[in-house]
Amino acid sequence: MSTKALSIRDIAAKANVSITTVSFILNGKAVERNISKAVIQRVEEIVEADGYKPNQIARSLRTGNSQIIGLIVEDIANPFFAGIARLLEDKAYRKGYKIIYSSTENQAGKTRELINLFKSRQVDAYVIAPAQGAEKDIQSIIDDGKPVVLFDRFLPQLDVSYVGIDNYNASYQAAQQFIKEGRRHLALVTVDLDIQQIKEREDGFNVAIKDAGLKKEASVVIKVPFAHSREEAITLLVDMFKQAPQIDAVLFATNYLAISGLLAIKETEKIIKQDLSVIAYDDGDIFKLHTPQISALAQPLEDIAESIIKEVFQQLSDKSERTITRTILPVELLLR
Amino acid sequence: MSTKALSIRDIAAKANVSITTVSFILNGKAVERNISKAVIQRVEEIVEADGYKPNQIARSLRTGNSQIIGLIVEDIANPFFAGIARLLEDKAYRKGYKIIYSSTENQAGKTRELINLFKSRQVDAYVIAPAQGAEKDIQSIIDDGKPVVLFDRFLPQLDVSYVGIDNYNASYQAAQQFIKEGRRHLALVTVDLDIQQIKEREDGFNVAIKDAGLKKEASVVIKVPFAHSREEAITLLVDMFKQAPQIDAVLFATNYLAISGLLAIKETEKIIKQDLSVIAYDDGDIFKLHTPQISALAQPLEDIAESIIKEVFQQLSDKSERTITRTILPVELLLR
DNA sequence: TGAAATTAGTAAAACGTTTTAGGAAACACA
DNA sequence: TGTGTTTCCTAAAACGTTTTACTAATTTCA
Repeated sequence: MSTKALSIRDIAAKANVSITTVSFILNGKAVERNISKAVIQRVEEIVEADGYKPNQIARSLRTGNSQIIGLIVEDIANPFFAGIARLLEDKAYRKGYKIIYSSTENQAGKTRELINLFKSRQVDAYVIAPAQGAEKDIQSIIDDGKPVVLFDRFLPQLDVSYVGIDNYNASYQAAQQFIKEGRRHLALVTVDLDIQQIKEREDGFNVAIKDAGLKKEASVVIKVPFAHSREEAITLLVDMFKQAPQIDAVLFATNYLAISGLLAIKETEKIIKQDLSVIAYDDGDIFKLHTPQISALAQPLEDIAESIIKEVFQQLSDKSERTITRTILPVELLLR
Repeated sequence: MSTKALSIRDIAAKANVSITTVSFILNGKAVERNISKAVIQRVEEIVEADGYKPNQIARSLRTGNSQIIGLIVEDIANPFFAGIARLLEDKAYRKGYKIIYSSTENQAGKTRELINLFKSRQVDAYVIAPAQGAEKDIQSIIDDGKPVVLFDRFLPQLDVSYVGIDNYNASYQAAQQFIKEGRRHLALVTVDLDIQQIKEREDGFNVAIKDAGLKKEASVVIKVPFAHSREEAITLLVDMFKQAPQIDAVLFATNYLAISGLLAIKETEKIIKQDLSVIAYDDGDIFKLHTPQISALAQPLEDIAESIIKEVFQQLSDKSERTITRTILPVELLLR
């Protein structure tokens, strides 16, 4: 019960060498440090047989690295973030890194706390879908020289790498599609967050309408308060349909708004495809399974995760020069 | 750029006291150690003003605790696990703990690696939805005296705390419901994993059928291979409906099987509610939004998370005596 | 042959904390 | 006045690594 873990000291004693030697062997510096074949083999055998694993905490204290990547998102239970988390975890794991994550609920205060917490854990790199207002805290980790990659949401004030999608074009395409289908009274249901990404989603929508020569009054943009519960959102959207019955197409700017929206539509007499075209941001089983199926602007999860991890490891390996990259990935409009 | 973080030494120097004193103050042992009010205040002011945060790594090395809880699940992107993760994160955070997680893909080998990794990071407690075959590795952390709570899946060989749901009764209820609706040809779509929980789901189903006096041949149990892709699962299920067209009720034993199943049903002529009753394990928006809505056996996520965290902290505080608890929570059959 | 170079290893400091063991000064009391 | 006792604080060890700076023995080669 509770037997103390082996330390490098135990291995050294057993092999009759110094701990320095063991450390060199364990860290692949054996040849470089001219350790004899015999000693290398002896030590490796003991390590293997006893199942010795170096204490990462001690290693971190000494080296300053933790082999941990901090992931900060709005809500890990959101399928988009959960999906990204899973992909990142996988890719990071292959390089010997682990993920430690936290949800911010989009609060700058919580973000600050988390960053401090991660700092004190000597996290090696940060992947963040940032809340507005977290600029200073993020800047502080950049100043610490740690790799930082933002994704999903961009903070224009910061000189930092970013991986995102082409929100503007995605919305533009969606609106264009509505118009092609003969819809003339378009609605955008979005959230009242002051986030670049959300603004782009609105801009693309508006410009497409303008470019098509539609009257501005014909379209409507509804901003659902971020903090609203699902029920409140539904009520608000049902009201929208009541007050603007002419609406014949709706673009939902986030996956959770789409879900509230579809539930709201169920409460109206509107029949999707017949009375109403619908497109949702972020694809998911839920849209594929819906009757009728819902068209979606699918974010390329795999590409996003891959770009993030590539950038993280690029920065991790190239400590010297700090180059930043901005990766904007295309969104696919899945028509259903 | 890259200014070194403050250490307790810096604070001590600035306050003109020893680092011991600073440490005592920081750890709330000031009164107990008779530190004067004046010194306490001076130190606290400096700490506050300079924004000093103790290095958790050093603290961990010295104390052997990390304030980290390790979460090991099959797949963090599965909404059930993502939901639990989020709730645990929240509850742990309030007590100053963080979560570090990993997905096992239900492989014992990966589980072992992860446990070793977590060990070397001196994780304070483990929350695990275990894969079969991981018994030895889990036993080893129990032997280390670390708190361990299993959930979702139970390993009968281990003497360890567990939080789960009443799978047997849930399935029993579901089958009973089918029969009450006049269905006579029931199917259970489950997975070919050798997991206690999965077996219970099957047993409840079978016993309900027997208790109702239905002929055994009338019902069917399909086991979808775990490693199958979504597409393969769908093909398999479409085949099932072809070969056993008399089936008039289906219980899906996991949320992802239900999704495959619903997609499969779309490919047949079957009309849900009319030709076919459907119940799925694990509730989700997807079932609420489906047309028609799908009845579900809703796991009480909040209760599960609460029970897990309560047990973790109970064990964490009461290092001395190792008592184990088995919490079985009821499942709610949501009829839609 | 003797100096230089190479080989094979080690001792000890350092990372930033917590904690044990103790010490000096002030006070209490007989 | 001397002796406990209390108050306030500190020195130093320890946690388990990595890494720098060394040494002793052997080999090379002019």
